[in-house]
Amino acid sequence: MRESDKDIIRSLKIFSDVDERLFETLVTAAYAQRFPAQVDLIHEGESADFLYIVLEGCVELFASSHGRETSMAIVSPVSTFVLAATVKDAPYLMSARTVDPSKLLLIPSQNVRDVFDQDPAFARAIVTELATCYRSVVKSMKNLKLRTAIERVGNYILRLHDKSGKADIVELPFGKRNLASILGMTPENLSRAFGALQSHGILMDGARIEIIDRAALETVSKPNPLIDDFRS
Amino acid sequence: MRESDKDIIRSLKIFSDVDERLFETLVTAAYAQRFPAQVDLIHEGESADFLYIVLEGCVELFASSHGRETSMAIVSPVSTFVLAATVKDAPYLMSARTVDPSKLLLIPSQNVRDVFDQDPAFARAIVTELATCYRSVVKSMKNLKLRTAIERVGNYILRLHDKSGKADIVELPFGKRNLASILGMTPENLSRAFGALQSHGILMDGARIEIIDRAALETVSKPNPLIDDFRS
DNA sequence: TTATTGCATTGATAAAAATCAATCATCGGG
DNA sequence: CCCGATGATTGATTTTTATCAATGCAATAA
Repeated sequence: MRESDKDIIRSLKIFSDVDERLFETLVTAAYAQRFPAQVDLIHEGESADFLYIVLEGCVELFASSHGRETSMAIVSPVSTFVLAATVKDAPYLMSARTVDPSKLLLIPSQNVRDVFDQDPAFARAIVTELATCYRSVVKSMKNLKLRTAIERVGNYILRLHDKSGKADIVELPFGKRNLASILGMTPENLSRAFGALQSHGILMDGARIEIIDRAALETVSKPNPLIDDFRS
Repeated sequence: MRESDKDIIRSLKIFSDVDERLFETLVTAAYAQRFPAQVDLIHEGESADFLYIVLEGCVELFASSHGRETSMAIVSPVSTFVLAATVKDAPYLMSARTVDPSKLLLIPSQNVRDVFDQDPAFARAIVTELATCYRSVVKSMKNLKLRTAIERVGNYILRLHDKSGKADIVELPFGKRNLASILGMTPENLSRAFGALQSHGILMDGARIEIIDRAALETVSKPNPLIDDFRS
């Protein structure tokens, strides 16, 4: 582990208040590694040997059953994944692969559990991170169960618009195939949804979306902070 | 708080290893209360003043948006709900109401957070419980995204069969209306799914289901431990 | 440049699920 | 005992979504 990496890790919210000595044990056991795009990292069912933290790039969490596959989430910096499996020492419920070239931090699960028990600040950081993950899945589930495909797409665009600081033009951060799966629909249907939304305040141009009339987009999407707000 | 209640609470896994003095502060601040069936307990968007623990009965977690409503989960003894909101001191993402007459323990969120910071055993218990909740939502989401309506119903029956110790006849633990919403379909569709499954190893009789040919039911349901296993 | 490849789009069709409407139980109260 | 309410079922229909098939389009490598 390079010193520069160590400093970056130390500055992460999850480690910032950890006792110096315990931080050393974590960092010594951990390693930061770069991966190309589209590399399989873990497979559901495997035992949770490591906790992962995305430092750069982004990672897709997905799941399969009897030949079907679906994206569950895209993890971007700086967030963890497979934290629950690490905490419980249980098998992963999701597989993971890089979307873009990525830099990840891998910490052996046993060390995470050890330091959790010894350092209240770390325990607090871990439980907060896990609570954030939980709430994020709950929101995804509400999104899926309470909304139609078009509403999901509309709200996704609204969120992009918010994150961009209400720029006139926003860009999809990853391919439409992935996005469709995240939003619980087929690529064909996503395409049609984008098409349909063009009469409701947007203009599509490949991966770029011009927001022409946000109010119209909101009317059709019915945004709800208890589903869409990426804070809280 | 009655002494008998206190003993019951002390025996819960979440409290069993907590320091005696801190347990006292938690229990003093908490109160156990009985509620009739179909009583609203909390509403999404409210601030998380209490952590809830279901001691008896059962509670439905549900969510709404623009006039639609869906069940997210049924919580039965002994489990918590709204733990993530408590940890983060954030608004509830789900509403809750009793299904059956229920006995609940309410602990002020502030006390939960305080004791979390002071007692590693409690911290460990809380994070494990939260990890269990997280994994449970992930499994629900996989269930929804990877399976058809009939498969979801089939696997639900298989799980009931497992929990009953493979009894010949299993009984639905709550109304079909609730079940339909949990499984992400309309009551009408649930009815038809039950009907369709009768040619695949089951026999319906109101809320009772006779399991005639489990293998046939499995063939059509394609169970998957990483979705259905209620342990892990 | 031109193939090649992978993704995105579009149209036609099929399947799945929701909705609407009516009927049928079941259960508790008068 | 019947009555009314609630929930479940069934059938007909519409809507939504997925699937299948064909085409287009852009990036890449020969």
